[in-house]
Amino acid sequence: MELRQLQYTLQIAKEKNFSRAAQKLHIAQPSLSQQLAKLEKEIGILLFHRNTNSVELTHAGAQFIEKAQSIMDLVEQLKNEMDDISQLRSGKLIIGSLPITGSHILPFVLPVFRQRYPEIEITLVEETSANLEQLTVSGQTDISLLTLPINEPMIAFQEIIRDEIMLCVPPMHQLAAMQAAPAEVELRSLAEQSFIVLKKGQGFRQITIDLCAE
Amino acid sequence: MELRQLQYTLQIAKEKNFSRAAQKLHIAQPSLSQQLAKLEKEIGILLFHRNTNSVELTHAGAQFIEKAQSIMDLVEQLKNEMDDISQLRSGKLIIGSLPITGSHILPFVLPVFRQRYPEIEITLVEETSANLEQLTVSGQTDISLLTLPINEPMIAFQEIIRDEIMLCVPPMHQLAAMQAAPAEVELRSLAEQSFIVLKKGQGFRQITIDLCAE
DNA sequence: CCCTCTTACGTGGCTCGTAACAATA
DNA sequence: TATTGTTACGAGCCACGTAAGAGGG
Repeated sequence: MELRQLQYTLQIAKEKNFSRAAQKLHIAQPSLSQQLAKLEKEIGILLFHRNTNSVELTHAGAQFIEKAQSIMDLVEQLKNEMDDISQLRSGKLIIGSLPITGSHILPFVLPVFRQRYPEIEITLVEETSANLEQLTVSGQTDISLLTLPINEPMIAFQEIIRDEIMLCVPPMHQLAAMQAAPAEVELRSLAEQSFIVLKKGQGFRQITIDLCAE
Repeated sequence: MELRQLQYTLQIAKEKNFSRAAQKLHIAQPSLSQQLAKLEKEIGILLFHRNTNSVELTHAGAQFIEKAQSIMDLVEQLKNEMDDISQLRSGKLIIGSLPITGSHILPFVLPVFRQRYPEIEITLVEETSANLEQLTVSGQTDISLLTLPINEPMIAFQEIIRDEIMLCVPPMHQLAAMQAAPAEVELRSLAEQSFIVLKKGQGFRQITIDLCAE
């Protein structure tokens, strides 16, 4: 039993006439007869009474087209669904991000995206840079927003924004005097200072350490 | 899109392994790859992520098999239904009968039939012999129980019972005396009697008239 | 005689299998 | 090297079209 045969049978039932049904289906009329005959042989029962000038559903035929129609409807739904997904009108996107990015950048981006693709379901995963790299490589996130540098060679990346790193000190600090005339601070001049750094696995910690290693 | 492809896809999703799925489907593994590739090309989206040692559904694939399963289930139902009908386990039977047959013969037959084929729906049409002939020829009844002779040449028939025709008279009637020693009555001796005959179109009227025509 | 569906038969396309290949553990 | 999925290619089957047949008004 093939979908083609269901479709043909439905068309015959609709037209009650093989020739017209064949025209609608864009096939030759004998081919239609053949396919129906084959189907009837397969299921072992006549679907239509054919008299010279009338084509009528048998009882079995009436039962048949009822289910056949449901099947064809479902197939149609399935095709449309796949179409939506393949044209990115619906789907699922898993975005990995740093907690800070998640709260500073995504709130501006996601609403726009949602409006444009309302059928796409978005899942947000917040992790450290190091973990995000692993999640992205293993496919557990579709894309991730993280900080350079990236160690994992499998990852393709593109720079989005470049940020200045600022040095902050309390008002009493010896460097606070510079605030009146801001200028670049020689890293070397901070060599003796103590810093609070981020936890291991967070990108900014590495950046900080790399900078100070000089 | 073909039912075969749905079935193949479902099997792959079940096994998460092309080779095993191909075995279950009794086809060669490359044929399975081919069909899936063809399907994916048709709908324009990948249904499975294939890594060297894992086969996993994509989001689209998961949506796909859900509907595909419903479709295959419906197809299975359809087949079973047709099977039932073709094996006469279910269906519809329109029986034509004379009112008298309907009340004397069918009450003995139908209960037995119903028990044997509970899924067959029976419709009873009571009509005169002449009308039943027409209904049967035009297919409005599947079979009819009526009285011979049958005028319509298209009808195939089989004799079921043969009945004696009795002559009844009131107690005072001149022929009532014969009741003591019943014997055949010469039709000729009734020539002068008057009869009440049935309406036109009823078989027994014709029989009576034919007999008396001699 | 025209219109209907069926039967007969040859052709092209499609699914299948075998074989060779590629990738990974 | 064993096991996985993919690519290549030839063979048989099947749906199709054309042509001829058959049954009814």
